[in-house]
Amino acid sequence: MVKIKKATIQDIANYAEVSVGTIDRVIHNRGKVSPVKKKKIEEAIKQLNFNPNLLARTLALGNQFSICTLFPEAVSLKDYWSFPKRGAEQFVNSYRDFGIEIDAHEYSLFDEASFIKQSRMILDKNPSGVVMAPLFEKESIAFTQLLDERQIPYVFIDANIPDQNNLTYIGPDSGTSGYMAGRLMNTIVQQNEDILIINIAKGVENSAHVGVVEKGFRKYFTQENPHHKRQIHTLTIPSSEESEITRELTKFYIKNPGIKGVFVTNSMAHIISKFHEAHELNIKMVGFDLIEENVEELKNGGIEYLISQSPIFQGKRSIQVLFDFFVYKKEPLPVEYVPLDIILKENADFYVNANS
Amino acid sequence: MVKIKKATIQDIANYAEVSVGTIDRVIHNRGKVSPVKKKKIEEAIKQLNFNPNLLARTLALGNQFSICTLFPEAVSLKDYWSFPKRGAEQFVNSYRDFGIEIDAHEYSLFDEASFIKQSRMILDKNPSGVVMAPLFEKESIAFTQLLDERQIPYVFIDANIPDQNNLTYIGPDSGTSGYMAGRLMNTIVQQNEDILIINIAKGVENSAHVGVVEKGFRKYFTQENPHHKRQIHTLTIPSSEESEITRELTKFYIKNPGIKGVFVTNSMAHIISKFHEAHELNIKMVGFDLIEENVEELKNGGIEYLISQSPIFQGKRSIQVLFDFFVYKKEPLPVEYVPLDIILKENADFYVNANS
DNA sequence: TTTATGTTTGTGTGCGCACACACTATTAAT
DNA sequence: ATTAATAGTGTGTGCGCACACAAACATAAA
Repeated sequence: MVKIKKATIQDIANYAEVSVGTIDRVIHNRGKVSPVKKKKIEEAIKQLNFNPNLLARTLALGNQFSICTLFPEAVSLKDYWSFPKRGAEQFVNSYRDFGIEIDAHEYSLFDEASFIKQSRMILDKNPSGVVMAPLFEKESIAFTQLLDERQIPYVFIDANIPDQNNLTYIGPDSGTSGYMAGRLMNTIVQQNEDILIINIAKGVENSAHVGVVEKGFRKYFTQENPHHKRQIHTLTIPSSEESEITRELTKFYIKNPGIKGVFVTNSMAHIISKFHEAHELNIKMVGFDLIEENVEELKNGGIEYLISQSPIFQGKRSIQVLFDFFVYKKEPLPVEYVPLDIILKENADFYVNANS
Repeated sequence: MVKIKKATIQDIANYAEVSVGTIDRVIHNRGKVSPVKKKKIEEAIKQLNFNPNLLARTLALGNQFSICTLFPEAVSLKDYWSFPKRGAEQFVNSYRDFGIEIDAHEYSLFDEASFIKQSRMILDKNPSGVVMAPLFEKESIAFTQLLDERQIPYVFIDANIPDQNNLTYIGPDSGTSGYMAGRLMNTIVQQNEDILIINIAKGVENSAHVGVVEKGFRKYFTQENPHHKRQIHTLTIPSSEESEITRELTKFYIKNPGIKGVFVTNSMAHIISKFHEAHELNIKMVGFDLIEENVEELKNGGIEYLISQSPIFQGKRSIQVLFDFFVYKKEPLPVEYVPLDIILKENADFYVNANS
């Protein structure tokens, strides 16, 4: 096979009849080059289709990029937030020799103070860039202001906050994900059967994201049938403790016995599903995220559909965007929506083992 | 931020009190090293957590890998096979400086001779590795035997042939994809309504793949309801010409007026969908692949579900596997199934623009 | 002892690039 | 006319590694 040798700066130098030093000046336009030679060199670069060898460049420069991540905590590999983390690590493993390293920070979804504490620690480390999941809006905005001051670029994943100076947002289109959940729900409950939306989180009022999801869900039903008579309830449970959830759920179902479908707006669907089984309730469910407990419920029929928002990809891509920004000076798009995967019993395994 | 400097061979040399040449001999075990020093060096490598810098190594070695692809032809960017091709190109673009290059070859799905011709051309080029979609089984096996003789590693994508010496298969689990199509079909047609499976391809008997898909589809219905009374027909059309398809379809529908659901086993669902519209037939459809024409039909309601088998990812991953095999000597798994994406009107756009 | 034959170890060069530095030609200021 | 400043150019070194080669040392044969 014919090997195509790529042109090097030396080739350019020969072609343009100058030395490599001058080539270097033109490439990095550090001035002091006569217009004649400059034109000649630019011509040569075009003619020989020169592209600097990134390996050699990286090796010569020897600079390092440190990126801090700030995600909700992932106690075990089963937790949702272990996936973005894994994605980020994947990228770094492939590009370690390019001088990237990440430093993972975690906060509790039920403790705003932990977010503040971790964000301070990140600032102390003065990283080259930051990737964060801004699930506490107020605290996140305070943090981004400090990052702006120090000119540290940052990327949002999983949830977006508008009007910030984030380099980009990488994550789901929240409205559409809710809408899609509505459509899927519609294939499994009958006309006029009642539906329940469940939010499990502290301080939902501090998160626009959850509201948008619910709105999308409701939109499907009104759009599909503007005069539908079915009831769509909402229940918010400000705790992830099973006892608390059980209490709230029991209370609600006694008051509203007609519920036939439940949509859970985060990855906690499995808890509700187990409650249904324990109480022999025949209620169909749609939930989010391909975590192990949810897959289990999917397989035993407690959950009908899961919507996955490419969590590994989000993590991987967020680091990649920063890398491209640092190395190639590439400006990303302000928003990059990720695929919303619909998961059934049948295709769950393909996603569990997939890396993208 | 504290920058962690990676250990270099020079560091190892200092630590073990030998020269870098000796380190080199140990790393590549090219022998002739006294046991004493060898142990000392291995100790040093462990202590300093040494990993060779891949950039420097690649730069120093300067070797090139050429990979030939052999896919069905993609006339335009809308064609299915433009996606794997694009995926392969994507990978090469990211890793060009590592010395990879690809040489794309295409054959016609309706002409076995073109496959043979292209495979000969590939052999003449003596590539480092080959990625192929072995859709003509007989001809593919003949080709792989020649590749085996020359010890050129090859990867299958999109369709698998068992008992070959391919490095790996990257593509869908055909049986499951059919089964999933069955399940989706079941959510859109009523009990006891008749269903039609359509194969559009020449020489289906020369492709085990299609048979497996159909079997999976049928399996869903017998498994769900062993004694169902609905009819599931199969229609094979050995041409992709619209006139031919129209004729066959008309003939069939006149004979079998009760059909309410159609499953197309390849990416040609859009053609059938247009036929239905033109003849005002209210028939629900499930098809494969997120090509532009299918998406159009999806959006106007002619197709209900599309199943996508990560075509870009297949292309990207196949090159990556060969790359890892050449550079890191990493042996891949014999089979790597890709995610089967379920596409609705709502999430189609996210996939169309996604790269994985 | 000398020479031949291994065995083990160190040195030098280049991969393609970035960057510090040295050098020459030109022009402006003294 | 001499010095000083400056625009324009070339050279040398190092990034971390692979590999060819030279050197040092040991041992066996003549």
